[in-house]
Amino acid sequence: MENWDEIRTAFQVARLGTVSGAAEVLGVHHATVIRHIDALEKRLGSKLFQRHARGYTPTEAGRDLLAVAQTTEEQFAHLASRIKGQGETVSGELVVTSIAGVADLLTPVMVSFQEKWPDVRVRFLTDMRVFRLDYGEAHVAIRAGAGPEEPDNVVQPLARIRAALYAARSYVDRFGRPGSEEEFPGHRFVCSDNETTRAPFHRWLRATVQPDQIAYSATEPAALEEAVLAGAGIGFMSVFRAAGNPDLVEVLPPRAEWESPLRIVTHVDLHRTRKVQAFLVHLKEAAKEWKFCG
Amino acid sequence: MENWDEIRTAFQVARLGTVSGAAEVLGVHHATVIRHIDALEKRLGSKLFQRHARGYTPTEAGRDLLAVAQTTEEQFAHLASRIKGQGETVSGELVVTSIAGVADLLTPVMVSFQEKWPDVRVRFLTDMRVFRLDYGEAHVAIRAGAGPEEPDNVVQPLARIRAALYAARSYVDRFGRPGSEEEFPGHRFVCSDNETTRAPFHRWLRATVQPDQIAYSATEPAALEEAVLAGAGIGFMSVFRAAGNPDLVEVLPPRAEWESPLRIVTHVDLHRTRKVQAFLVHLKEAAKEWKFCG
DNA sequence: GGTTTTCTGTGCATCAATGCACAAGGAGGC
DNA sequence: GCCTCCTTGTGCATTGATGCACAGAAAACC
Repeated sequence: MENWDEIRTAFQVARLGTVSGAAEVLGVHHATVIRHIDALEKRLGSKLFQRHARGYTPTEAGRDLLAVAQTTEEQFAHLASRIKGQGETVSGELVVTSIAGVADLLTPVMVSFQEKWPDVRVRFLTDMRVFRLDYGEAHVAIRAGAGPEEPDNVVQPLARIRAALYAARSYVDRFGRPGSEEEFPGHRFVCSDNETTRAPFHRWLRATVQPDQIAYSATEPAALEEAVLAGAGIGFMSVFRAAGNPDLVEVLPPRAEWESPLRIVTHVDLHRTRKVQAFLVHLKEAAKEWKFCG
Repeated sequence: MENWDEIRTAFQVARLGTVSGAAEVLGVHHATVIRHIDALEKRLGSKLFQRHARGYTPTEAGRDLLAVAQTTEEQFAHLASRIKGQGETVSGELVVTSIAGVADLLTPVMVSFQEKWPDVRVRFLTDMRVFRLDYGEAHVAIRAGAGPEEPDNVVQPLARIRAALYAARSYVDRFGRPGSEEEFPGHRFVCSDNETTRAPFHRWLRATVQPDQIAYSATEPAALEEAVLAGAGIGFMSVFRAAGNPDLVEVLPPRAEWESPLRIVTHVDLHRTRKVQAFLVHLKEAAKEWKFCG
């Protein structure tokens, strides 16, 4: 049953009873309609219509086709209105991805977004691998640093994550708290194991302290935070994660050079939709309220 | 939502994930597939797919289309198999039409046909107006006499209905029973009111008796039979209707010149189908068993 | 890292589907 | 009974869709 257009033509003929009427509705010449019917009947091997001077009367097979195509047309009409509408409505899925480090910053934003637009189902994906927007894996990605500029992606700055040097209270009790960089010698530090990390504070730390002062390193950011909290050494944490934790002591206050920019990345095709725009507005509005951000 | 073929193309792309794969399945060039998708998206005003080097990933709208078109394809496949099969199977409706006069001759034939092919729903239509086969009003028509030869209709002789002159016993008791045509003067007759009737016995009667001898006339054949039974006069009846009726007395035995031929008429398009052929075979077989027919 | 494969995308030539004009035939109205 | 309108049906010209060839890019594989 290839060639769905011929079925649509036959449907209109069965519905209206005449070739001429179907041709007018379909916006084609009546000769085209006749040829479609002839081709369809030839392929099916049985007559769909009784031809006579007043028009075409559907046979039993033609009435069967009429019923099936009727529902098909309705289904397609509903589909079209759904698709046409969904670019302009805020509903359906919204897939957001980000690095795990800012998950607790974003979660309340997305919860309130979902409350504001109840028709939206929010999916928040965090994973080690970078989700690819051009594969349609997510509508919006929250990325850190100045990553590669891919074409077809529109990038907007969101906020600057402020970071500071912290130590666990247990560490301070054992080794003291250096008041400034001059007092770093003899202290132990926690740093990313990835030499090519783009995080500016980790690059600063590697450049500032001796390699043997890095007592603990890990690839996973969450593991680094755990290490600092466990007293393994002095390490960087984002201010918003450290704030309000009584077990942490601030060693050095945040500096502008340690800040890492947070970018919003969307695919150009999806960027224009109302759903994505609504989320971007909501996200930027929420980011203004973020404390601990530059 | 015009152009169902483009929906079918988009369906295959959504199903397979690549333009090339869809093109192969559809048996067209991949450029055609791309153009179909582009046209469909442009008309819908929103993207159905995310394009990338590995293929096309359906968006939410594309997945919606996939689901709708999936069921459509299945529906069309079922439709096609039904239509292809129904020309070769004996099932569905069988619409038979005839003059009312032979209804009680045909009814047992059609009942046994329905018992032989339980999937067939028989519709037996009798009406004053002649049903038109070329309008698809019936599959098979049983007609009397040598009616107009319409093109596209295949005509086959079925049987010859024998007719004889009868009178009600009540009539004979009052007026006697003429032994031959010579004794007709003084008797009363029942005849069709239609001067142009094609029934040969009515033409014979009008030519044989005086006009004022026709005491009762009617257009409806059934009314004529009722009149004869009620004793209004001597009249023609088909042998099969009169037989076994103790209230009727045969006035003159059947003659060949009074016989009217019964024809089977079918439309040429439907004549070839197994369903109609099966009925024709069944009908002719039953007609062989008909007594009282020439 | 280089090579191969696979996929998309586009300009150009071709072909088939479409539109047009006209014929024929039946139905309905005056 | 004649005329008119509406319908189907077909040969021919045209246009629009299709196929082809090639480019380019990304992924996979050795």
